[in-house]
Amino acid sequence: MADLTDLEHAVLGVVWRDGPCTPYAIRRHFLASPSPSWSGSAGAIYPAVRRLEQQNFLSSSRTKGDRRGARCYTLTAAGRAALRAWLIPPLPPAAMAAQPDPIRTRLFFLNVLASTERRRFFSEVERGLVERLALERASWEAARREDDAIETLAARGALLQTRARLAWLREARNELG
Amino acid sequence: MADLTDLEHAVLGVVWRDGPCTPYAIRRHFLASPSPSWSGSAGAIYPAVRRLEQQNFLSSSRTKGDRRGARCYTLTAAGRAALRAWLIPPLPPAAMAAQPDPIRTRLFFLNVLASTERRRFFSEVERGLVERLALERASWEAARREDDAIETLAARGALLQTRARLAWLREARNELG
DNA sequence: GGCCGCATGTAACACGTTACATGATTGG
DNA sequence: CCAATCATGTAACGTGTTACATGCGGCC
Repeated sequence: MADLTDLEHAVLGVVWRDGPCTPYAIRRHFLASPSPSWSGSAGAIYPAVRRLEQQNFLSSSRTKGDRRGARCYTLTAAGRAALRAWLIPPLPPAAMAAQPDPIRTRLFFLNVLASTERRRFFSEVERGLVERLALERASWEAARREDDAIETLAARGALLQTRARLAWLREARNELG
Repeated sequence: MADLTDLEHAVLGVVWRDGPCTPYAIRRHFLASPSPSWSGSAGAIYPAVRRLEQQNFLSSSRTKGDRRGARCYTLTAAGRAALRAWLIPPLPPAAMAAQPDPIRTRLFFLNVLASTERRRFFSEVERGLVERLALERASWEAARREDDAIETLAARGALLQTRARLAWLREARNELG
């Protein structure tokens, strides 16, 4: 009855959305995600699915006509309840708090670099973020064209995050540059 | 000669900044951080410090007059080089990419909730983020008053991130609400 | 029939977390 | 002087990662 991780909850969510499905179908969802929180590695998904079945959040039946005995997973009532509980506020404080940012982490120690190098740091990272921004804008617009409301919003979230990081980086450059 | 983690690099950074110091002094830095990427748990710091010493990025000497034989750690030339290499572009792609966001992750599955519950989700999460924003603005201003340029910028980064999340959440509410 | 990609796993590993153990120091 | 806190670790654990192994199916 241990608490589920976000990955496990997301697996429940995928099974909820894509109906009864095989572990690989779940994997593909993570593998295809344009803003991935997880790699979707087999070593994460298959064990997660098994844990969820053991805790009765998923139930499985053999896929008919599959010699390998591949299993098809369905969300149980308990699984649905767990998924809902994950979504219903209050969210855990860690979910609300500012998330770690590798660039911010680095900034703490930027003074190890000489001022020339620091300037280079700012311009290179800025360049990288601008590039990212373009990619994210593209995948946002792609999702929009496909009328996928959820995917559009997710992409939009990533886009706004990157935009904020870029704005922040520029402030930092003006401050320290 | 394995690649160092971000935590290990940050440890090098702390030793660089705070001069020769004990593991506990390093720990305190992480424990006190207002926007923590790591808990600063002993079980993370002490092993990291040992690994860094074994790889010759840190060197230690006994603290004089300490009966426990507590060790004082100094950055070696190799350690300084590793720290610089971590900071000098190009940064790894994962550092530039959009970072995971637990709220965004949840949004993917928001349709499990009925529309009343969805509205409640948006208003509660919005309330939470507004609260966070106030906290972060406060700690930003505190850092500013103390004239700590780096801490100010870090706090500013967290602030802008939360602001972006909030703006995004409101867009999402208008879209799905 | 042979090859290649799909699908289903498993194994070893790394790293950070919580919880625990223990000695030193300090405050009341 | 006793308790609480500081300081230094260690142990067990969970979870996700990469890399590997293997069997099936379709294609040429």
